[in-house]
Amino acid sequence: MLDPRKLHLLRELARRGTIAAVAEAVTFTPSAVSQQLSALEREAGVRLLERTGRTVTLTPAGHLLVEHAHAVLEQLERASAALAAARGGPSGPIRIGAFPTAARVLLPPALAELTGAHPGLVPMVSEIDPADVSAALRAGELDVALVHEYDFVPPVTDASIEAEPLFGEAMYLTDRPSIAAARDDAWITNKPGTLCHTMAIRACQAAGFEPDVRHHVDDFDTVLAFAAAGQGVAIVPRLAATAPPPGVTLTRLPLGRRTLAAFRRGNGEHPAIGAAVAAFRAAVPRLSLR
Amino acid sequence: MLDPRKLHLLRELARRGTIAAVAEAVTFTPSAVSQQLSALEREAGVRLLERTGRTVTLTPAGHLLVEHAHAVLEQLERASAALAAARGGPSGPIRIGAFPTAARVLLPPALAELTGAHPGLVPMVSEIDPADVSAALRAGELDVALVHEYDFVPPVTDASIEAEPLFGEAMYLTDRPSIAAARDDAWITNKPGTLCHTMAIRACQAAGFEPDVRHHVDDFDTVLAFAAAGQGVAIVPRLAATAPPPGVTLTRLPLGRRTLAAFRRGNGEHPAIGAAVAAFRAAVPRLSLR
DNA sequence: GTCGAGCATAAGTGAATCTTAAGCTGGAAC
DNA sequence: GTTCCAGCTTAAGATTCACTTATGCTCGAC
Repeated sequence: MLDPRKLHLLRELARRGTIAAVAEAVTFTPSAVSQQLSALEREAGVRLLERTGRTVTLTPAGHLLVEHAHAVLEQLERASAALAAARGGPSGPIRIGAFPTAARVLLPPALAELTGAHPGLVPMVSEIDPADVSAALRAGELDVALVHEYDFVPPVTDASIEAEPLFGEAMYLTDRPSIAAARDDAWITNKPGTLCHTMAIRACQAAGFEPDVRHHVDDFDTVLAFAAAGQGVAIVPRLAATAPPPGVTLTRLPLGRRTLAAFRRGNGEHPAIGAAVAAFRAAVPRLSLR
Repeated sequence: MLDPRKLHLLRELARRGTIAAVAEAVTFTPSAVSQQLSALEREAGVRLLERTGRTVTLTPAGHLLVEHAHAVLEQLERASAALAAARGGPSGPIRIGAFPTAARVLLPPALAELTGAHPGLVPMVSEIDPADVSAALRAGELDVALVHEYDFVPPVTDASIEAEPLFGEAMYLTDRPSIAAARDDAWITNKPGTLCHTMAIRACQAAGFEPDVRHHVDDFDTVLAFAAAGQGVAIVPRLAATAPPPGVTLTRLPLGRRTLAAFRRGNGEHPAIGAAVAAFRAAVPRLSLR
């Protein structure tokens, strides 16, 4: 019988590309991962990995097995969720990931709602950029995460992750009537590697120029303070712009972002996940989105 | 992560009812099964087994998990089948179960066809009564089996077994114009516990009487020889009655049976299974069914 | 009351799986 | 060309896990 643990390692290899990266993700040594994948290959009776020099790639059979690994692991996830439901109402620890703005605006009321409705639940929150969420979910470091996707940035598609939309919001530009009008300005963006940073670059490229990015700041309050101090322009989401500092004018852009709750596929029936998503949804109307 | 091996044990327990029977089926000691199921319960966090005296029954949560066990094991079966397909054409050993008549009439041409088309295949045949087939399939002792189902006998439904119809045939009665006319005769049936035996009893009950079963004989040629010797009447399928001995007249009954190829659900994509079923099907037209 | 079927627990053994340590390979830097 | 380093594998040892054997418990049958 095929071992789901080995299938999980193969799936991680398909996403991460190197055995060392897989080992790091599951906190094993590369040696252990290599041995397990070799054993999987032996049981499979087909070559799954192509060793070319100091790197490995998946063979067609390997890719085929990865698809089946998704299906197997999803069913196991469903079984675990069903057991959690059988244990009774939502209880126990639930690890929640959230991007900084959501952690500040959405989570406080949502967590109050959540623990109020289900005293047995112990939410544990980690700030995390949406770009890293699917890896953390798959690794089991998180159970559910708040992520967003932008118009210009293709959503991170991952066969093993499911996402449920919560709300959308518009984006705003500081002190200029349009992105094109900010062609020659200094720009303030989030740190490289974050989704927000990618979004800003792409939005400027769509307007026909490369932004002159001078500052990398993740906290939108700080971003707005920089803008107020005349240090540059920035694109901020509605939620981060509820109380702009004096002197900063905001122009609504024809650009939106959507916030979603993401979790491992098959885990949606988990009572704690369901309760968390319900609490997120309940907290949405309290946000000032217009 | 839930262990599919333990899920398999739980599923067997659901079907067999006692830990000892499960142990016997998987050739473990009862102790090992007990320990594994205890471990599964611990991981599940819910009671799965109800210990009442010296017997165990599944709790509702246990039954729930059995349903998920089916799904998980089916996906694993699919993955294995995909790997077998990736290994290339059908090859290696394939264990075939068949009821005696099929072994005699259908298998010779089917096996010739099969090994002719796929020289790498090594078919291994075991005679087995349809009533025992699903257990043998689930236990991995067989890969594919020829079974039949009768009009009066509800087919053995098993969520983990899939069956593909091959052909149907009529049943015949020896030396009497109808079953009702054989009310006071001695009867020859197959051995108790076989599907054919159950069918004969039910057919007589449907005609309003309990048969006076005097002989239990599995081989239909012997059955017909007994009938020719005036030792009783019997119901035989068309395939077993191609050359009735002199003195035996056969009357077609408004009663049929269907022959099917059964295999583990999810295993239908396995190239060897697919080739075997195709060979069975190819051999059907050579049978004298009317 | 005794026996036996059925399950659980304790203790021991062997296999599987991990880590540590060492070696191999190929690309990049110099 | 040489050196270095990233990445994978293999070997050897340690730990954990899963099974067997042995024993005890409980309940129902006789």
